[in-house]
Amino acid sequence: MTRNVRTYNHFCLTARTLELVGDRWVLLVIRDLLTGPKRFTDLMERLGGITPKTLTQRLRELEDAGLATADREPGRREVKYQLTAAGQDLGPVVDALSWWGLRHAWRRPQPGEPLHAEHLLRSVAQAIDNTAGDHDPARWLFRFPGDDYLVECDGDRWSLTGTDPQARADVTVTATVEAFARFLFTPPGAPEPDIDIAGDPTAVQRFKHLIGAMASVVGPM
Amino acid sequence: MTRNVRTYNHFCLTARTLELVGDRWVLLVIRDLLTGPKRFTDLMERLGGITPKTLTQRLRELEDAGLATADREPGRREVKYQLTAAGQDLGPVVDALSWWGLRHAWRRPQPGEPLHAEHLLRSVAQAIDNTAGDHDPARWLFRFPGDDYLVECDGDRWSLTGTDPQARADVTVTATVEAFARFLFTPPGAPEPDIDIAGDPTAVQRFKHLIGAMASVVGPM
DNA sequence: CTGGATCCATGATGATACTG
DNA sequence: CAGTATCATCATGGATCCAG
Repeated sequence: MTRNVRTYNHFCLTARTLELVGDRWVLLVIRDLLTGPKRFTDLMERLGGITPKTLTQRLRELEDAGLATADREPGRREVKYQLTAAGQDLGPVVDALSWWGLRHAWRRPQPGEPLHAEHLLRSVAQAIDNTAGDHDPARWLFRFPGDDYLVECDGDRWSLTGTDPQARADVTVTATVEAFARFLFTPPGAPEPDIDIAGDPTAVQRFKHLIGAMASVVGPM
Repeated sequence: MTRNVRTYNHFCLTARTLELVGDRWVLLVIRDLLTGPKRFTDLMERLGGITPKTLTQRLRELEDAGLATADREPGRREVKYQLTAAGQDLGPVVDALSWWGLRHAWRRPQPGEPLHAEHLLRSVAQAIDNTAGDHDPARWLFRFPGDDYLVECDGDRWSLTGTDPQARADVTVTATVEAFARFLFTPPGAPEPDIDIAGDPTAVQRFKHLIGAMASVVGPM
């Protein structure tokens, strides 16, 4: 395997970091590992379009750089990749890119653009975190076919986390990914088909209000 | 010219942003434009290693994306490139990369690694901003052969800015880039050759203290 | 089935030289 | 000064195949 070792040779922290995470796909692999350990095929699915060759190469580079580790337990087929502490520290980089995108590069889903729950919810958490003044604690559980996610506010920041089975949520949303995407762009008061929003009425109202505020900020999606 | 149009096709703000600024060299061009307008050859010099062909292509892409503009005045050979407001909003992305690099990817200058004043001072500003508790206002003017820079704290954040001719600095440092780099790693109290540090004694002492604190945090450079 | 590896095509980047 | 032109190389994509 030809390992990528291109450098910039600048005495500069930004350049040095980009030598490690600047290659195509790398920050997207990290984005998807930020919500918890994933298997090779989990990553393939989320990173729609990456080839197995490139994903393998990127994962080996992340291991070499000390940003991720591979859990290969004997007797188990699955290989679980997860971020090291240094890898998790790249969260602010991913968030900074996302926040810029929300302000300057947002656009409607393109025709044929696959929709992944994790990416959609990350955008939602990002938008609420940066545009709403409301940072009171909250726990929203999303139950999509196949996997669950938690969007929560710890009193300071809104973020997307993997599911904690112990979690008790204020609001539980059950829907398909497509139905939830449609809901995001449903005007307030309109009927909300194919989506179930359960929880304390006050919490549900707050949920709808924050989603509505987000949609209005983001503009003409 | 073959224009780069590779996309990720994810419905994701991070991926969308990386489609615009994720290509090799792009964020480094932005890094160097963040301190003010630059000419083609200014950028060539700072981006040591980039080829003119690639730089031309990147600048055209930045123009197409609305991140930079080219000032071509008739009768003048010089072309000045500068960031748009959207381009300047990428500052936090560059800073996030830099801050991660300070914690996880720092290393001594490699043999033969060119040293540029702007990159060196950006690292200094980054390190002080993130590691020192001192965020009182300050203005440090650096006079290097060829160009001047201002490292300042506005009461909240330390940053590197282009030179404002009106600026009245607390501390004025006159040296070569190499002498200043040596000074950074000089133990406190040791002689400081080939560097002139002028200003109010209190301000100079604060300057030396913050530089010393930075060097100790950054570790075994 | 998961987690890759292999082969080939193409396009992006690099090196060097040259020009309006 | 601000790029082009040409050629070489390397990274990535697409498709297919394979071993546990």
